[in-house]
Amino acid sequence: MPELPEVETIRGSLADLILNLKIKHITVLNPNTFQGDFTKLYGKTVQSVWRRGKVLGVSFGEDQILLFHLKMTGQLILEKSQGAAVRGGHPTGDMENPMPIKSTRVIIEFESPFRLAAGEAGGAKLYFNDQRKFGWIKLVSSEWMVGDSFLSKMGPEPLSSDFTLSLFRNNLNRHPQIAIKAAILDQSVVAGVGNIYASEALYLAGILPSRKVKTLNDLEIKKLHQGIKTSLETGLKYGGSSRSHYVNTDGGKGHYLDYANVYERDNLPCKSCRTLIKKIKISGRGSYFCPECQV
DNA sequence: CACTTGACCTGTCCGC
DNA sequence: TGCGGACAGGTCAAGT
Repeated sequence: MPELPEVETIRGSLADLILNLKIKHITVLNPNTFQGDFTKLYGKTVQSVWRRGKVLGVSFGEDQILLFHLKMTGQLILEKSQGAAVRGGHPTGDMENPMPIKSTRVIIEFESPFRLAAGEAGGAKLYFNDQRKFGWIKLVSSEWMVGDSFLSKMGPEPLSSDFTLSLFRNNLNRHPQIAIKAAILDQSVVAGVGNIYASEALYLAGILPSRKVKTLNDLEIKKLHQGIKTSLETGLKYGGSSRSHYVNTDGGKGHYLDYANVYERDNLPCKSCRTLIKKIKISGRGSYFCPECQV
């Protein structure tokens, strides 16, 4: 999925546009994508749009919260004008193709159109597209949120003050025997880091992704703590990364991968030392590193 | 208990 | 071209 910077980019643009709008109708094209009775949301007003890790939350009054997880290929695309095409948004690059498309799983329609920038006609529909159907939307209560939910077990937000060095160290030490790359992908260690930013953060910290957690010294953990923050902040700055599917709510792509140091750069020279970047598999996921700069 | 692998889906790309 | 296999931003459940 989109990782933290991608979800945060979506959250930012969505919040401006759907705040205080009322839900008119929801169409569920793929039943497994939506968990809960969506008709309960009809007539309800959007009160806030927030993010926790890679999960996007939309809160309504009266204890209703809608959670979105985009997993690998999920997209949230705003309609630009009534019944017409949005700019972009099609995973194959067909910019003229109107929504819904083949991979559209859920359509959320609001009672009034989005307030877009001057000169742009806003539609009232939000499209949840997801080619691989791993993503989901679920309707939960605030009681569920504080209970035994996965959200309550999630680690600290890496770009907040909660993400202290000592908390990071303590969370890492719960899994001393696993590869450090796998550890920072664990959402209970730190929230929102995915496969792209994990590789990038380890590069910035100069640490091989295959190292076992217990072999890291205090300085290395400190560098990694900083590397996670820096890679995510850089991702946010460039509107996220688009490997193939990620697009923002306008259907536009993120440009972080143009600036990435190692991700999907195997057999290309390291930007620092010109050694060729290598790719290996760690717990089933592609991992990229510079064999010279990372030890 | 700690850790790793397979499964969930669909589509694309690469080698033969 | 066609076909099979590997692979893809994530996370669980089931396996070792």
